[in-house]
This record gives sequence, C-alpha cells and structure tokens, in this order.
Amino acid sequence: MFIKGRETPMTKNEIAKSEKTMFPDILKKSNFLISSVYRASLLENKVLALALTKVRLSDQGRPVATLRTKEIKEVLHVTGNAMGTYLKDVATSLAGRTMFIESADGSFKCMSLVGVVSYESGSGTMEIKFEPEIKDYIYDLKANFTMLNIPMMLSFRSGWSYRLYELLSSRAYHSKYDKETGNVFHIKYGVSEIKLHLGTVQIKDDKGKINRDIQRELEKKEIDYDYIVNELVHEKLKSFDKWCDFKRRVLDVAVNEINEKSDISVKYDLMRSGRGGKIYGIDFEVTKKDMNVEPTVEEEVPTPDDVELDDLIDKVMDIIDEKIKISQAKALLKVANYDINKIEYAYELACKQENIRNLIGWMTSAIQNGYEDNPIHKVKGQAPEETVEFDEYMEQMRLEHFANMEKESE
DNA sequence: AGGAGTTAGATTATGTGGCA
DNA sequence: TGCCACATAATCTAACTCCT
Repeated sequence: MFIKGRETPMTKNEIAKSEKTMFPDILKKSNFLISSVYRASLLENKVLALALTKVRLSDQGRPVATLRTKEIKEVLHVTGNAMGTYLKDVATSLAGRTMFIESADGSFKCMSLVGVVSYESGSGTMEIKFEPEIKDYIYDLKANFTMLNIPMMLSFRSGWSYRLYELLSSRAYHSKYDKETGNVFHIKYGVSEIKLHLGTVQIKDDKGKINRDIQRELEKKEIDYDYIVNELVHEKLKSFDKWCDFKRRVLDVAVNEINEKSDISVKYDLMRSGRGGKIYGIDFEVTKKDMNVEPTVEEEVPTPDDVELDDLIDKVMDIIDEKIKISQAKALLKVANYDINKIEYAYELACKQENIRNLIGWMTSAIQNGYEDNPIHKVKGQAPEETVEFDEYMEQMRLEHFANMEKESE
C-alpha cells in the first residue's frame, strides 16, 4: 500500500542521534523537533513548565525551583512508578538547555538555562537551579508565564490532545509566515505517520526494543510509514487501528479539546484515494487564535497613578480571601486592565473550581482567556522587544536543545 | 474505428450508535 | 478500547453514448 504525496523526512544523522532517546524522536522530521511522542521531551517540557511556575529566589539570588515527584505525577497525570527514572533523562536534558532570546533589531542573547539539576530519590525531590543570568527572564515573568499558559497546557484531558497540540504547533511555528494566508498553516500528515507520531501505534515492544525491520525502514530516506504500521508493527502495539476508531476516539477528541482550550484552532480535511475513498492522510488547517490582536488595545486603558493603584490593590486583596502578595495583586490588575469587576468575577469562578494549584495563575487565565475579547498570551520580558510568546519560547528552547544535540552528534 | 465524456453498478471504506 | 451492525459515502471501472 502506498501513500500519495507524502512529505518526507530524516537523515541518518538524526537516526543515529535518536538511538539514545525514545521512539518519537526517531521519527522526527528534519528541521522539526517533534516532541509529542517523544515522551522524554514531552515530559521535560512539562516539568520545565511546572518548574517555571515555582521559581523562587535562593539566598544567593539564584532562581531555584523544587518539585516533588508526587506532584509532578499528579499534575501531569502520570501513573506508575517509573517517574524517578524518567526524571533522570529529564534532568540530563534540562541541564543542557539553552535559552535564546532575539530582539527585533537582530541582537540576541544565548544562555544556559539550568546550572544544576539534582534529584533526591529518598524524598522524591527534584531541585532545579537555574542560571543566575536568566533570572530576569524567568523570575519576573513567573506570574505571566505561569498563569497564562500552564493551565492550558495542563488542562488537556486527553493525552492525545496534548500530543496533537505539540505536533501542530511545533510545525506551525516552523512554517514561514505567509502574508497571503496570514496566520493559517496547513500541515499534512499521512495517516500512519500521524499514528506513529501520536503514539497510537508504537514501534517499541514491551521490552523497549525496536524490531530490526522497522529500524531498517526508519533509516531509509523515504520512510514508508504505511509499510511500518501495516506490515511491521506487531498487532498488539497498535491501538485505534481502524480509522473510524482513530478518528472518533483520538483525532476528534483532540481537535475538539484543542479548539476549546488552546491558543490555536484546528480544522482538518481528509485526503482520500482508492476505491471507497480510503483516507490516506489528514490536512490540518491550524490558525493562531490571537495573532491579530491590535497592540493599541492594551494602551487604551491608562495605567492608574500610584494612589489609585494602591487603592485598587487593597480592593483586590479584599476580594480575594487568601493571602496574596501585592505584586500578585498588581499582576492581576494589569491583566484585568485595572477592572476590578473582572477580578471579582474571576475569583468567584475560581471559588467554584476544584483543585486549583495556582490561584493567581488560574484567575489570570480566566480573565484573559475567557472573559476578554482579545486574549493576549504573552510573556513579558524586561523590554518590549524581548516579548516572546510562550509557545515560541518553549519552541525556541526546544530548538536550541535540538541544535545542541546536533552539535553533539557531529 | 477511436476518442471523449457519462454513468450505473460494484467495491471498499467510513460514520455512528451501542455493547462488553 | 475494540468491535459489531447497519447506514452512508467515496471512488473506480466497465459499459455505453456521442461525435468526428
């Protein structure tokens, strides 16, 4: 069976490099670091995201985050007892990360993200010591960073949603911005290809080994994903083998959830051929929801002077029953455009929720995503030109990570 | 006869609801 | 998740009709 119009894929170099990582990485295409099925990376990103929500300053003024295995498992919906092992990989990879910040004028900074990652198995505690230099980029942003995006990232109920989100957003960001189509991207996947990427079909058996034939096929320049899925992969490693089940239980679930909760909206067309109109591929249309926000919108609301601000802060702290910092109140006000009603409303909603781990974060997200016409997902840096969207930021880090791996393999 | 355009029917898949 | 049953849909192909 053959797929028409399939795009292609990957150098030997990449394969060699991926041997030490988990399956998904093996399937990544050149230029793309697809982390969705690449569990280590997926986990890593999530752990990093979580860590960034918990950054505090150590006595030496160094940003530090402490995570407990238990909470990671809980928040990320991971079961089983292998987390400690996973974290080893996460730590290794995390320690090699760099952060890249580029300004509009072309100047840039590149810096290591993390200095030391330590894990204490007894208490199941992981401590991440960030480099002091990046303090400005993570500590001050903590509020925005955490609040706007983590809830979204973690709110996906279906694992497929997150993976699909990752696949699509990572590809979308790598597509050149096209003025004609604006912020709409078309991303095509063969059915077998996406099944592999999503992890609906696995190529590793329960012992973690990859069949030789599959390995061989993966080393080819033109990978025949259909051949792998249909002929080489053991039946037991395939779930949602039937297209209709895949669509109903994976694809549609994920697309709906992404549209509902994330900052991209997704539509797809099916590519058919052959008798019966067999579906051989999916043509995703990805749209960034908030790229057309007029910058003027933010400026319309004047920043209150100090006296007014203090007054507002008092009100906020009054509304919210729990202890919050003045800086948090400020952050909320800013997000709410100094509209105290929005904050009150968000708090009311927050009270009705269960398991909010980060109240301020949740509220900010609520204010920005749900009840404002022009949600803006931005991570504020020290200077405006250093403003980076969360996803781009994450992606940037992934890219850097990727670049590093490339260097290592040379 | 040979080519182009149509079309009915065959063939193969998918969509859905529902059940274990 | 997997799979069955029934309904529906998509595409292919051989046969048929025109036309030059």
